[in-house]
Amino acid sequence: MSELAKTYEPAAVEAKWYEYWLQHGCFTADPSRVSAQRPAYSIVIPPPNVTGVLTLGHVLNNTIQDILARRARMLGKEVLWLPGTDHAGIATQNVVEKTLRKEGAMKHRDDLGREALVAKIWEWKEKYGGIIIQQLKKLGASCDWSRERFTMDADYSQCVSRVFVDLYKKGCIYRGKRMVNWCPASLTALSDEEVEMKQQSGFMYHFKVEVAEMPGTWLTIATTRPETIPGDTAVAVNPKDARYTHLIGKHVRRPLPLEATDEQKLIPIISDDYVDFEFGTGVLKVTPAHDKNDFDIGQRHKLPVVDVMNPDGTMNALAGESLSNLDRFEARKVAAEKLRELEVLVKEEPYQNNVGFSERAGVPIEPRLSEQWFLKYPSVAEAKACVADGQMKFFPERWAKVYDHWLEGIQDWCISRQLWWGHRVPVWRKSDDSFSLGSVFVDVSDLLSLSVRTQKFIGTDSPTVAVTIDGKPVTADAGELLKIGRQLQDSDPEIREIVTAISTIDPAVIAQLEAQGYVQDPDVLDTWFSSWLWPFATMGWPEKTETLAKFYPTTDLVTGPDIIFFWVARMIMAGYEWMGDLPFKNVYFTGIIRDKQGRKMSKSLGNSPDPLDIIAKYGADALRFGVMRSAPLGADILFDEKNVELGRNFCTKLWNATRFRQMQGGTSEGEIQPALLNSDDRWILARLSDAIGDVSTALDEYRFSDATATLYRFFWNEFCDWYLETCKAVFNSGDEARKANTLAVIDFVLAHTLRIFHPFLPFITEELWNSLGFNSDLPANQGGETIMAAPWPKPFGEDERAYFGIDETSEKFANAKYEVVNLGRGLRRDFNIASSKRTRFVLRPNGELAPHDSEVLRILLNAEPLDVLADYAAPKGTPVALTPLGELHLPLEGLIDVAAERERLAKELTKVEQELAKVRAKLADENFAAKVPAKVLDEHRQRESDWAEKYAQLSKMREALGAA
RNA sequence: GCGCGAUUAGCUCAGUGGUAGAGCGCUUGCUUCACACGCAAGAAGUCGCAGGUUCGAACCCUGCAUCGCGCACCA
Repeated sequence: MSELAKTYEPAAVEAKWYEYWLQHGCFTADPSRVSAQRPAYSIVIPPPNVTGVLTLGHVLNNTIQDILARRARMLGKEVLWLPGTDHAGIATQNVVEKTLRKEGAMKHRDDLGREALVAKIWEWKEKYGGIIIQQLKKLGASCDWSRERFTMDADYSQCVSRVFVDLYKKGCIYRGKRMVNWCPASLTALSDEEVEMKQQSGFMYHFKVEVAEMPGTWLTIATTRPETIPGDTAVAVNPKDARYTHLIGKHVRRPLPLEATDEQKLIPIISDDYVDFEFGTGVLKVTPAHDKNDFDIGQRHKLPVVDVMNPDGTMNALAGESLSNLDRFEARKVAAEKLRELEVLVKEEPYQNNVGFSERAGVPIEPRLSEQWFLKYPSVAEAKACVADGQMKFFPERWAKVYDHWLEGIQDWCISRQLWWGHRVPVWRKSDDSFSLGSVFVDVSDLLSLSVRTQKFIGTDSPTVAVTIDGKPVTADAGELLKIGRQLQDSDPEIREIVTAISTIDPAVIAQLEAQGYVQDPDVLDTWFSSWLWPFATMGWPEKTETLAKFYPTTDLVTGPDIIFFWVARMIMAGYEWMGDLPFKNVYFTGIIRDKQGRKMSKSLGNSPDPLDIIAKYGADALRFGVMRSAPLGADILFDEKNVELGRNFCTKLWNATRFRQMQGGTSEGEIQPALLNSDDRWILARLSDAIGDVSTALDEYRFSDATATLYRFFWNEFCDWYLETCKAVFNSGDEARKANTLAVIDFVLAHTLRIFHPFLPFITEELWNSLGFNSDLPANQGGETIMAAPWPKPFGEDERAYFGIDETSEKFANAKYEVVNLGRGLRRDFNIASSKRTRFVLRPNGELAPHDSEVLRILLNAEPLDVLADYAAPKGTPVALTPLGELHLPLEGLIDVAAERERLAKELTKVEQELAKVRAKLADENFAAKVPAKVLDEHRQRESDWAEKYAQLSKMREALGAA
């Protein structure tokens, strides 16, 4: 074994071993090795954004995955931890556009154009996209890097097109003009999941309008958005609202835009059940173009839709001269101002309401009528059932309810995005077809060689569309139309040919299409529309690869609950839809990392430390341990650097304990001679066995903080604080045989400890495993080359316990010994004798005491000497403690203070009295004796007799001291 | 509004019916020959409140309060 340096230097050790693991292919998964004896274990990484840099959230998430993967390897499984990154459409395009604007390379994306911008983003991705991967390596992540995937890899993109077309054929995908969540900053539609409701402080404006048919009659309307008044096409009241029934069917004049003619200002008063007459004035302005509910009302009453806004959230010409070109928030103020000038503004009061924000861009979304691709989710029933019936398990379990609730109310998914970075919708259509949002078409022509086109604006007509199919005019509703399309597709092989070609993105087919005047849909697909294929698209699907055969379904998924809908639920559906099976068996939801005040980590708060800085300062193992220690199942994690410090200290302790072992010399991992084991040896072996069992169980149940707590307690408190200290008695004894045996026990414990520590602390354990020479006699597949391959230990069985002589009596005796030490140290404290001062103790033993045991007592008490005297007569007033092994006296020559000792005894007596009273009260209750289980009753009786005995002894001692 | 979670020592949290625990912080004493990133000892809690079940409740039940999260949402 090589000599250890005085302090642990993580940086060099971590770099060395990571390189070693990589070079020796320790992370590589080989499906051909999978067998009944060597089962597969797999995890796919939640792919971080390709623009991302490592955050503490990643540290938490990936440390957990690494722990699971490393332990699975030690359990003899063939492990695949598949890494990769996500193209993260909006986020990445934003980041690169921002950079380009800063560099002056462009002002607006249109300056570059689609192709050039996408090329720039690819360039940027090649240059910076690997950062987070390199950072994960610093953390020690044992991913199979040879299988790294990117969601826009060519073959991955093929998968995306394939499923799009497949879903289209199945009738799950349709194009339609709907109210969507529009982000005026990113200029794209968003899914419902990407909208975050936030409470906002604004104003409620009350303005009045005059009923045209009844001059002098005014209605007051409450609104938070006066800037949309030019888009109002009705006012609505509840049909049961007696205040207004007589006005239904009459008209009012909306005040804006100012320049509109009286005729143009006229809008009807309609009645609709939606209106809540208890809210506001009971009169609702209806703006079908800018509110989802208003749109629905508009549909019911066939109201015109007047869109008064531009896509970027500024007002357009229809909003009138005074508002046109203003930003919507500016326009709100101006509109209110105009109402005031017109003297129709009744009041304006502060108001709190909930507004949907674009999760990415952080601006309020705008409900907007636009044409998008939608997906009716597939395999919903299967996705629901697998969690409900326990085939798939969630940890913590409560997320199952959240998941179920979401599936229950599931809405179609808006999957198209008006962006350039992403998977382009694999649909082509004739270039003479307009993409303009003003004309609706449910156009399957491009896919099915049909021409389908609506004649009218959807807002002013029924959902039926007039189309031509093969030159013949047909009128049908959109759903019906899709059905007809599918039937045609089924009957015409040529049509299917084109569809298939598109789904595999064959450049030749695309060129052919384009030559014929076909143009590809300009939209890209929601990033999650590719992420949801991650568990199998990364494994070679749609080919029937060996990887898929062996590693799908994956074993565990580790992710944050914030993406349970975005990602987890959708992956489950995709798994069933295309693999016919669930994508993972267990889902572990981590908590969210917060700062120590409980605030979310954010750049603007500056409370988000860089994990790389922390690793540089404390080491990766320290960071891992610190984070794991504070990560209870299902709770948020308040990150405090103190925890990392604790991890660092723990590594140092491990290092130094090992150094202590090494300084004793001797053979590495000698044979343990059971006959030579003393009570401390047996005790630590028993504690080790328990620790192995506890850590194993904790990991089986994903209780990582419990596992680390067990490791910490076992190693620091039990092994270092007690056991290693007792070993000093043996090392001082000069008995070489016993010394060798003790070293063998230490090595045994260390060799097992390093293994159960390894998933948490991969680097330092590898370093110590090798420098202590624990690898030397082992075959490679059992840890001969790396601790990664060492088998995960098991708690002792009955035969091992018998072999080592571990039983209740031996453990009880060792515990009694440590109790003597505790009590003796207490006496020191009570009489102000420094722990470093050697002082005489006398034990009047109540039984046999082996020389080893008295020597252990002597060393742990720092006694000089420790006299074991059966007939010791202590001078009056000598402090004494009643211990399980007899009276322990602290003779204080010349310093005896009878009064002080009397007082101390009195204090202790009071305590004992209280305890005795408590337990006696219980026993005296006749109900207690009658109803309690025998075991509990015995316990209480035992407790009573223990306290009673102590009480008697203490009283006797106090009497001996005489009255005060 | 509906749902979920939390409430235990100054702080962060364990503790599934039978003697209240850990780490950090704090106090005191120690450069004891592995470790001051250390050793030893100590102080510190009517377990959010009110009822109930039970021989017995931090733990089970009911209600309430406070905090956090998710979903829905009325201008």
